Amino acid sequence: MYSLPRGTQDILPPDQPYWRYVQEVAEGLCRHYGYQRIDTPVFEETALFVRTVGEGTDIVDKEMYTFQDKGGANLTLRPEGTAPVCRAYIQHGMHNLPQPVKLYYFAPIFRYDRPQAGRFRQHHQVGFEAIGEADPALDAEVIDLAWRLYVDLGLRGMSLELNSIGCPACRPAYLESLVAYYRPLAALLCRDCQARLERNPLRLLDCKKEGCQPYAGEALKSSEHLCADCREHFESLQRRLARLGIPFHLNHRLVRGLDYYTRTVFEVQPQEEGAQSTIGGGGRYDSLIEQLGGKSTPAVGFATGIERIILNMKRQGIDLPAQAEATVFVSYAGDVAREQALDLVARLRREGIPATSAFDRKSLKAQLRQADARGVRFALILGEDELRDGAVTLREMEGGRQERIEAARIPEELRWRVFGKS
RNA sequence: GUGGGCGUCGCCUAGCGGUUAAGGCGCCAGGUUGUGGCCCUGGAGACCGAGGGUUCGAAUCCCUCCGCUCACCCCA
Repeated sequence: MYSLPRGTQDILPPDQPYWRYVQEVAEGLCRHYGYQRIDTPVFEETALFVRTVGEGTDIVDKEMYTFQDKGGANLTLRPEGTAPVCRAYIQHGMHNLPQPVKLYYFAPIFRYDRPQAGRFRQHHQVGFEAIGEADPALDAEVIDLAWRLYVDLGLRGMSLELNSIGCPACRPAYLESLVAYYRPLAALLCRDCQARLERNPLRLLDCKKEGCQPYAGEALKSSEHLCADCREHFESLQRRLARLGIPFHLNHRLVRGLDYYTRTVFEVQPQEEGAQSTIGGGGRYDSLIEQLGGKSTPAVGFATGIERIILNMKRQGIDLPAQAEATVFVSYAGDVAREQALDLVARLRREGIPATSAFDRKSLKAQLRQADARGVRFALILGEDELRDGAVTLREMEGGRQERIEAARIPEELRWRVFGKS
């Protein structure tokens, strides 16, 4: 027997309403905010991710599904959504469109990780990117959209963590002083942090190890070592968020796991206990497009994990809007009636009325049992009596009232009953 | 990559050295002639994760592997 690959999951019918709901709400909101849908391939050239996400990040170093195709091309299953969108922006000359170009996507994401609660090797993100505008009001818009998404989905207790990690003008100096601060402490740090000190000092700040925490807490804050432009940007963003009424926590230890971020970084975290502390995250990436060979173009974006959204919705007991299926079950008694019943099902479907039937030569009892199990509201019964009279019996399952209806009037009668209109 | 927990019908669970491996849910069928839900009866469905061992005898004890799961790491 085969079972699905580790870290993947089947989304079975009972769970589909959650997915549909999240996608509907997200899609509606994105459009409401003026974002347009984009879909990019499931795999891209490996270099696209290595160059943007960054060597030294976990994603690139150990989590990518990389392979060679039969032509020798080096490809990687998309481990994140932003780089492909930027690639598409450049490739299709979107800088000729009115700026900023605002795009959203739903995409499967692949990372070779050990699976655990809320973490998979294939998961799905809804994300949005606004490319071609540096104004902090755009950062605020993206954050507003992200925040609104959780609110509209009914999630409660979310917290918005916000930080600025500076730009190429001010970050190097900050990193230098950060390293200078940490260097004397090196012997006291965990192994990972000792490596971070050399490879990616910013990440020293979000080490979760108890031994390292105090140092991170005391460390210099990037947001206090910003250049004038970055400081103004950050302050302006905070003012904008305040005007939007979006509550945020300044978190100077927030850095993100991808190298391309500049200035604004943010994460949304659920209050609930559990290992997965992030439900969505994003930030500004003003150097990314240029790094990919486009002309210098500022941008900001956000992505959130659909599985984690659904996980939190379930934890919080959020009910979905009921979606009753209006299906009519056509049952029959006898072989002649069976032929007629199957014809009737086809006719109803053509008339726009959802209809099903049993397929086998089942007893009427078995058919009605099936109708009941499927939770249909109406059953039609077609037997010799009905055939003789050119009619069918319409049975309302709840309550069990039934009446004869002239065959010719069936569609209109059902339309009226099922959909409440004629 | 590192730890902890767990693997018995589709799902949940009992059995913990000798049972035809049990029960509940679900599924299928029947309970008079063409009628669901409740109830009753019957049926299908498990070589007890896999492979080794110990033993007269193993789902039950031991070992190895595999899988799932939670946590670390990292992230969505």
